[in-house]
Amino acid sequence: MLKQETLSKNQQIVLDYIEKVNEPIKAYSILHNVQKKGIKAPLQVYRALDKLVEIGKIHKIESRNAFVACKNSNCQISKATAFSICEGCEEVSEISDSKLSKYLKNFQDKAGMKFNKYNLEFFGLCKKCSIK
Amino acid sequence: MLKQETLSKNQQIVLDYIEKVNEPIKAYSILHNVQKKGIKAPLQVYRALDKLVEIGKIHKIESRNAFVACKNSNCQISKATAFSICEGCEEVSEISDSKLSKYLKNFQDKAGMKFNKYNLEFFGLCKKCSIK
DNA sequence: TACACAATGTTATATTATAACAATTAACAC
DNA sequence: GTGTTAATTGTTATAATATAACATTGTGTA
Repeated sequence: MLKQETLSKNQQIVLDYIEKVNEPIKAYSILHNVQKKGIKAPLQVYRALDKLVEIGKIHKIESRNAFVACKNSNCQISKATAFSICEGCEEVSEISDSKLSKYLKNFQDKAGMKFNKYNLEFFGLCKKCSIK
Repeated sequence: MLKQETLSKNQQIVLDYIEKVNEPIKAYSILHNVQKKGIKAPLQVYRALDKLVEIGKIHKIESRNAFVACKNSNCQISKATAFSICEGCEEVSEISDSKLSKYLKNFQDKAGMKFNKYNLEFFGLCKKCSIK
């Protein structure tokens, strides 16, 4: 079978919601908010999330167990992700910096292990929160 | 009170075990293995883990919900962590690369947000697993 | 001693995620 | 269209990870 071109029903419902809220959101929060669309069980959400992460439409913020839509329209497969996270207001932004991504993509560890994926999370205080 | 110099009883028990196994280990696995030492409840483990992470004795591998002892003896506070993770055998190594850490410590995002901490996880296949 | 704070012990519960299995749907070869 | 295969769905139950709340005990120091 050819690679899937279109999203399935549940995948589309979950993606639509994540894109609408436009900030990291947790799986069970997604579940509560898409029940009116007919999604009833956690697994239906988690299965859609797995696929959406796999094809790069969304990313998982590992330190927060939350999911966010990918902003880089060209990021078809989520192999290289970087985020800034404000520890005050929990605002998360995807970092899109070609020098950084180039540097990390080419990084070689001392054992010569070849990497095909990375995830980087920066923590700090955003401008608003650093004034408070 | 002055800053704590020594670990408390539970903190020491948990740290001893994590250092002994010498690979990432999950909280409930720690619990099972230290019950003979008198630790009975998840919270006792999680409280010790929180403190040990805070003072940099251990790190959390976010993508695996696992904890590992810090190998950098000078890493008093865990503000800057990088790991390589083999997706085949799940072997995890802490990366200690001064160029990488310098680069990331000084990274400034476009919004000018100042970071005080980061965590980087690389994924790939280790030598053994890439042969298979 | 008395104070403040860190750490402990304990029960219960919240949150995040997957197992197992049956049924249905979609893409493709023929 | 028919048969085949894989993807997706639906459903119930349960596993795995983590925290809330509150009472108690220990430790350093004024």
